[in-house]
Amino acid sequence: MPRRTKEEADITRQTVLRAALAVFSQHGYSATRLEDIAEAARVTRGAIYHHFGGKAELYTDMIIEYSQPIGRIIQQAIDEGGTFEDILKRQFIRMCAALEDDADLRAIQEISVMKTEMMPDLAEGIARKMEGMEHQVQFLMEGFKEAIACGQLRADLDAEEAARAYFASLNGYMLLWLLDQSSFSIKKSAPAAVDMLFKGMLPS
Amino acid sequence: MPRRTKEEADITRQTVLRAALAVFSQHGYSATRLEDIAEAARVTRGAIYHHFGGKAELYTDMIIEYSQPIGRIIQQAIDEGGTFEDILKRQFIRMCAALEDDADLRAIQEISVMKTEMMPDLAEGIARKMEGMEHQVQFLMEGFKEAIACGQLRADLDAEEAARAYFASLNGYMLLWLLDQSSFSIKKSAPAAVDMLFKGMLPS
DNA sequence: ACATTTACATACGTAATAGTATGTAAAAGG
DNA sequence: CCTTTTACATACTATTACGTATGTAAATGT
Repeated sequence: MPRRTKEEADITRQTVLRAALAVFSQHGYSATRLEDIAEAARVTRGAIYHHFGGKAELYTDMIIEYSQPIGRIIQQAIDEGGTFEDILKRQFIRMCAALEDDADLRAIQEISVMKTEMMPDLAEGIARKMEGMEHQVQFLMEGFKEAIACGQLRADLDAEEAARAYFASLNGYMLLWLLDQSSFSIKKSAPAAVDMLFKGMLPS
Repeated sequence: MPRRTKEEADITRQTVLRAALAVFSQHGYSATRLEDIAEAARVTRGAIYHHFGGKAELYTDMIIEYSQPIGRIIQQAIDEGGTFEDILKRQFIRMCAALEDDADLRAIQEISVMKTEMMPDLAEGIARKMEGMEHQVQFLMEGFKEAIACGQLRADLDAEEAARAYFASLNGYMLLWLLDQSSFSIKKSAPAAVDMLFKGMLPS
């Protein structure tokens, strides 16, 4: 086989990343061998070691690559404006819908929630996710503080508690669905779920 | 070393189980070697293979052993009676408190949520947990149905949705805390959290 | 008491897999 | 056009850790 051009090389890199997504999501991090991924990507382990430092680095790069859509969904929901409640409802509903519609996003979530242990090797990849989470919680806290001050939400609400409650609900909800995806349609149920959450937060 | 009596053997079994809890919770399932556990338990791998079938079986037995307190908390909250709301609030608060107070329970949750991948080996242990979950969701759905019918909760509430919302909130909340245990005290926050959840479910 | 089983420890074999070193042919660069 | 570097493939090495086989001394059964 001839040597590939720079553009072709980038394609194989993407191919490996995609193969990693597929195989990691199927077998979990520890149980997948680099050769499984190589096979799925139609390359050899040599190619993987050329493009990535090793198993852990490949994992981290994959997480970064395929986690981007999440940030975009979150951001777009903000950009579309409206009240804080509107934004959070959009984020909730869009995240749930994307989880059911977008196989890549589903795979990434399955991998990071159910298919990888927190071990030293993956420290960096995990740290990334944690950062994203903390950032999100921070955003929530500030938003809640304002919304409460503006009278958009119940005056006796604690912003910190509310932020955690929202975050916990969303993540718990997604996790519940991921564990048994046939038990219900998260895409259809999401609007009712957020709605229920907010009815307790709104001023009576 | 002399051979141990039957009672002593049971003690070593317990010792191994406890060591497994400690080591698994620290390094995760895949990354811990049987020898690490043996070392922590002050025995050899021989002892482990004598008492358990192997790594996966030890894991399963450990999960079963240390998951029992969870069931007891859930059940006791039921036995103490009161309205359905009372029961759920107690369950929520007690689970959160136990998570912070009881190192064993915390370790088991950390292991099953963050420190083990779903892989074929652990199918049985995971299936156990899933069964417990489904049982819990079933209980919730029936309870919500009754409570809604009795007028204890908002009439326009969907029992299935409500059950999922409660379950998702509790699990999401515990997960959030487990990920960063220093960020807040789940034991102190839990009452406010359930309260917030229910204010949206109560009839206005 | 003697035979048998139990509760482990020790020692061994072995399969798997990660990382690395080397090979190679073709692009990139001048 | 010639050199260098890139983009992989191939081959090798080394370790890790699981399972198992074997050993043994004392407890348990009769």
